[in-house]
Amino acid sequence: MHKPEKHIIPLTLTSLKAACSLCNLRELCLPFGLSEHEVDLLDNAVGAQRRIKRQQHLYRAGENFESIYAIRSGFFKTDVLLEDGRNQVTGFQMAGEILGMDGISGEAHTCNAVALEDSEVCIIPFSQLETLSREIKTLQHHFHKVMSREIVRDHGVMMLLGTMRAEERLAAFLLNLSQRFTARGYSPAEFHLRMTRDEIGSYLGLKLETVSRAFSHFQEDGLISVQQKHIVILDHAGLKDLLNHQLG
Amino acid sequence: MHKPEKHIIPLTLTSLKAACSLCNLRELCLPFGLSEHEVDLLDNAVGAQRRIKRQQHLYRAGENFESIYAIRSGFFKTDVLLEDGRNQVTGFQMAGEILGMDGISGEAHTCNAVALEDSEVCIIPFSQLETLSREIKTLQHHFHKVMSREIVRDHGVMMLLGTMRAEERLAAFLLNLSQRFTARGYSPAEFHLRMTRDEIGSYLGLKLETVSRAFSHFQEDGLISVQQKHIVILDHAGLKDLLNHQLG
DNA sequence: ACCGCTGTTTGATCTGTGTCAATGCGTCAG
DNA sequence: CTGACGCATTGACACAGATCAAACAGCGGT
Repeated sequence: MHKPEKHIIPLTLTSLKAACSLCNLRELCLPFGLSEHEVDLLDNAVGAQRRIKRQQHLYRAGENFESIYAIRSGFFKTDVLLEDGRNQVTGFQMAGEILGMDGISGEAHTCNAVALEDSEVCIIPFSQLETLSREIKTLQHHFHKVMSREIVRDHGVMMLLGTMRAEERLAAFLLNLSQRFTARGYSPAEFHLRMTRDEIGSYLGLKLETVSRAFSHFQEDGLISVQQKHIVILDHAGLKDLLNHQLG
Repeated sequence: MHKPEKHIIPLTLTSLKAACSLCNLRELCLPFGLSEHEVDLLDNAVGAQRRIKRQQHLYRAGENFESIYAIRSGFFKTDVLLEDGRNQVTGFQMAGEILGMDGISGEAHTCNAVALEDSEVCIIPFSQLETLSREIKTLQHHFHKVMSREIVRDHGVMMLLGTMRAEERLAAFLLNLSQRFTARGYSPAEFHLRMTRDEIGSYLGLKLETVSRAFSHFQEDGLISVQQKHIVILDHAGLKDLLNHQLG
């Protein structure tokens, strides 16, 4: 066992059984579509929860893969590192989203997952998830959908990196965040960025200065209001226009 | 049923039962790691094969998702289209690789798959694959690995698009092709590109002129020899240096 | 309240890649 | 054999975004 056991909070039997059933992320997370009985079975498979403090790693590239993680609360980034030191943020994840699926293919994680604010995750031992998937058709199918969604998301990012210009990328990024916050019951127009300009830039394939300038430009045009990490989207449609209206 | 039935070749019982068991791609494709008996079960699930002529679509974005496809022979590209007409190649696939997993998440395909040369695929109805996965643990796990590998591959492309310069991207591209041809028993150093400069450029987030110039430059430096689509890698290590030695 | 650190903004300049344009090569049809 | 078409190469120039640099804001610690 190389896994450090610190930060793992074993649950009492009661809270364990209640984990998924009582979670308000049911509709976003793995239990989606399961019957009450099936959620109970999943509850038993979910071993424990773990708290990750801001700037701490949930896992690192190269570490042994054993579990995937469902984010219960908080905010993460994942990044990959090249031998020469260059690294790139591959995604930002929020409550209800699943982390760690990159590790399935090679029995080791291929990227780092870092908490951008104090967070909590549910640990889902992967072998148990597979066992349960063989018994619960709905869970099996839903898990496949989750993995597939990750592939589709990645294609979107590839599109963004491959064909879009700096301000289009940032507009796409803001709209995507807005949409995901909305799905979680937060304001679609006003939110707090958990990541730095540098991390946004890394994700979007831009330098931090370019990100900063694009923010300022959006603000001048009345599309958004920025104050450091506090964002208000003033003109949702205007941002969308920036994306598609590129042709004429 | 919206699926056009043309181009589907129903197999005789004998060839059907023999499909995976006799296929020389077993070790690269879905049957990897299965026992003889399990491969027989998979054979029964694989419904039919289909021939796709050069430039024809295997599926299109928006089409109903029913099956994934294992490439038996040939070469494909997948691409996504934005509303404004911009499109991007998201990958090139060769024998033994699986196509169509993007469709699982939303019950419809999210990209186009086009044959770049006359090709043959095995049609794997997805619901049957899920049924079989519930019975064969090895198959289930291997399928999860295949999906995960796709996610990891996508991260690699994101890295490439986000942090690498034109010539690094092309070097990475050539080395990746070389490695995949090698795994299939072809020459690691000499191969025929199935795609145009424009398609390479689209995949790498570059314009075709930039791709062409990078090829010429590699040739001047004695790293490769190019004649249209015929490539010979003369200095494998030199190409690798281009990738990592970026730092100093 | 002040210091020091980290992250952000803004400006000036540089450069890699895109854009536009012309030419060249190969293949297929007639 | 010849013309036409698709694809590739090469050159000249433009520009988006990178790089370098300086100043500034916010925040935690003492």
